[in-house]
Amino acid sequence: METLTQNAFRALADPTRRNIVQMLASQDMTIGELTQRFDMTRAAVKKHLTVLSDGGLITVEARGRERINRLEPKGMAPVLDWLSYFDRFWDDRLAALKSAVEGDRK
Amino acid sequence: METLTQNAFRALADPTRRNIVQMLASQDMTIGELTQRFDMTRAAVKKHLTVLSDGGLITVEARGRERINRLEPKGMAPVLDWLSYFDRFWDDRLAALKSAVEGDRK
DNA sequence: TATTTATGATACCAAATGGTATCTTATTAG
DNA sequence: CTAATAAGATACCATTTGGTATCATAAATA
Repeated sequence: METLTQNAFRALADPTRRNIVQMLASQDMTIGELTQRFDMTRAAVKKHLTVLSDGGLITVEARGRERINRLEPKGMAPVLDWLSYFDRFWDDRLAALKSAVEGDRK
Repeated sequence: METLTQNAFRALADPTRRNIVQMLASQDMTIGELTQRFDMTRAAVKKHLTVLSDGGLITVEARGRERINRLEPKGMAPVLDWLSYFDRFWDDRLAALKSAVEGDRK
């Protein structure tokens, strides 16, 4: 079994999947609705959704015969956590803010 | 040709490469030094370094017959930028702080 | 009930990926 | 100059990945 961190990073590695994430950020969608917006089959979109689900980035809610796919904010936590460990390298400014937040939480 | 964003996300998708990034965060290293710390051949490590370089996450400086690999902070910008677009989903608290920063910059 | 409609599941395929082994090149050390 | 050392390049291999086509199932509708 893979870790959530690995599955989340893997999920974000594909441009189609990042696109799906962006689309789901504006509104929840069924597979059918997503497929309309891509030049690929429903089966291909379904596979991408499975990878996103494995990464914990989306959740699926059954509604009648439809499945509503929605963004799962908590799923991004492992990615943000991993990246924040390097804030001092990636972006000093953001690092300062983050440490300020950590302080607030105590 | 792929975009920097795509290459950066792809580079981070592999656990060995994220490991390399963590190692290079503590100190610059040659391929030989990195290879000692992994259970794989130098050629395999070299391939990972090429992917990291394509993603703009590391730079290589020739020194004699050695090549010093070091972390390139700027390379993470496309990833952070893409993620920050979704701050309001991933982490409302962080989003608030970020927007405060954006305000400061004006 | 019969038939659409929305989705899931599976088998299959080409290309990309992560790895090895091997050979070459360039620099440092005896 | 000759060895040894550090690294690059390439061919090759098994597995994964992103896609299709096809078939099965469940729910809404005529």
